[in-house]
Amino acid sequence: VPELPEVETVVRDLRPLLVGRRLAAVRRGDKALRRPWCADWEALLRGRVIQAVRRRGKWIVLDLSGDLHLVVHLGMTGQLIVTDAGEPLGDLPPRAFDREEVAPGGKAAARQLRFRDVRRFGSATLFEGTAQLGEFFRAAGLGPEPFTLDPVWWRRRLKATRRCLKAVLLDQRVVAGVGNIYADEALFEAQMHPAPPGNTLPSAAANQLGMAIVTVLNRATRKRGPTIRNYVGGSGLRGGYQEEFRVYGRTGQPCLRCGTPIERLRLAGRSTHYCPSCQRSAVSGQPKADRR
DNA sequence: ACAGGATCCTGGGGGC
DNA sequence: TGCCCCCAGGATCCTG
Repeated sequence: VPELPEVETVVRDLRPLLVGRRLAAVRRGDKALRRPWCADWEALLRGRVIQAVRRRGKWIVLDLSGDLHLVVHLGMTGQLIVTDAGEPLGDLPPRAFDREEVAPGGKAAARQLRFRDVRRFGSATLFEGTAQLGEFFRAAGLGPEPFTLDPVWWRRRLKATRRCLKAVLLDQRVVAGVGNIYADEALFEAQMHPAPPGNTLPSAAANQLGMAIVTVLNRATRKRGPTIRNYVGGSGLRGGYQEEFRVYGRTGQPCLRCGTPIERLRLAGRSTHYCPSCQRSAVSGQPKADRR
């Protein structure tokens, strides 16, 4: 479930492997993407130099020579992996999939960049020109990065909606990069119940929630790095993965703060995990004692 | 306009 | 052991 921290880690790992490399060859996998790249992407990609690898929300952007931009969304199960050239897909954990494949890396590197997406929720799109790229994000209404979230904007967006806090956090137009996991984690961090409407949140609490988002994302990005590195290398996203979460996926288990069993409910069509004791209302209780 | 729901897709987990 | 059912999720489209 790649959200901002996972995507950021993938980007950081890919950057030194890809920047400056030329796409010597491009190959497509057997199964088509649900959302196609573009008509003649193979011809367009071939020979391009990867100039930058960056992230915008949950989107990965590969800036290529000639003002070409490859935008990848990992969806749920998407992976961008660099492997040795010629390594059969079947050898790659966690399992063999012959999905889409774009193979850059020049002969010297003898490496390949592969995009695999088991459940095909991901996408890869090619944009010609910065303007076209910008238009894509603008049309999607993609909101600001959490780290540069303007408090005034944030409070205003909360004030303007009757949707529950969980739904607001998931809305990429309000803030980009938060998914189901970190929405729950941020609400726990802020000690707020996920159900109250945004417009019931006092300004001070709104600020608190905004900071909680950043705290949670930063913590995850720091801690997940080593785990994800293995993941990128192709050894799977398991082990130590679950332990990072305070509430997500911990239904029935004791709250790490107070011991009350974590509960689960359904909000905005998503399963939502929270501590019924620590997260009673939108107005958080006492500031959480800083643990380390 | 806004909010909520359905949709896509397929491996994995739970239940029997 | 095996099979079936349903669940998980991000973005997008549809409905009320």
